[in-house]
Amino acid sequence: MTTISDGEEIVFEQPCPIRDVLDRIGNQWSLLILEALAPGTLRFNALMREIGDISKQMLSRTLKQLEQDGFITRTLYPEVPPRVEYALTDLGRSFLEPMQQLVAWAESHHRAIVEARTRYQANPEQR
Amino acid sequence: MTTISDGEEIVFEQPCPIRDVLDRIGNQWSLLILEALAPGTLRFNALMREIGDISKQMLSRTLKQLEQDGFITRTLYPEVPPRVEYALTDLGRSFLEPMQQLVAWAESHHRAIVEARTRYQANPEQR
DNA sequence: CCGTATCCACTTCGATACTG
DNA sequence: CAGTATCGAAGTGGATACGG
Repeated sequence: MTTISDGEEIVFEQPCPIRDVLDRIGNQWSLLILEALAPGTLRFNALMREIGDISKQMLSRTLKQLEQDGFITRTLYPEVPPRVEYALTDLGRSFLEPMQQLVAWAESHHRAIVEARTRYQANPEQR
Repeated sequence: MTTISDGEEIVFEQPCPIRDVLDRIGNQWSLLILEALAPGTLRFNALMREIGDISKQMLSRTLKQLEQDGFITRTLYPEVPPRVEYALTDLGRSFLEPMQQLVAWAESHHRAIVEARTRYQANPEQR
């Protein structure tokens, strides 16, 4: 498993592809960022607004990860004030499809899950 | 996630379905357990052996979550020694499909991701 | 055999203040 | 505008010992 302390050296040592990929994109922020970038390029603060309740620290960290893993590109325009644009790469776009399948599943089965939880709580039998 | 509607009343929304679902099954253990149960019913220790490097505490916790969310069933046979069998529910099985799409994506793009990381480390330009 | 309880190390995340 | 540095709070996961 990899650790991501700020800017420190990062060691890759993950034999299992599924674990490796899911460690990175399995968290809510990565998915939400990729979704936000699906329609097109966005700037840092635009992403903040789009996602809503992410701190800029988490946004910054997660963007760096996604860039590092090749899901997005970061383009700096050396203007004043600076402008930075984030966009999906081909790899990032290719990930959108399985991801949206998952999102669709989540949406259509969310009610069933909530109901299962309610049932579980209602029946504290031999637990 | 909280939203502030006009005025100052704070509304606690039902969590976003995607976040809700991903918080539960987004971790490696849940996915690995569901994969392990895909071929059929398994007992606790069989699951331990199948997954390999999970502690029984994490296995126990994650199984309980999955049961609570309706992905799996837990059947206790009151024998001596006790026997407990875990199996997928219909909901759990229905999740297998989008999940395996994701797994397939992870496997076929893992190399590209690793290469992207290598490139990133090799080019510490304006970072 | 199938767990739970307890304790502890390690991460992760958010808030805040600061920089170019 | 687009971040980074620092700090503390909260969460997560493992090891171990014990219970049914």
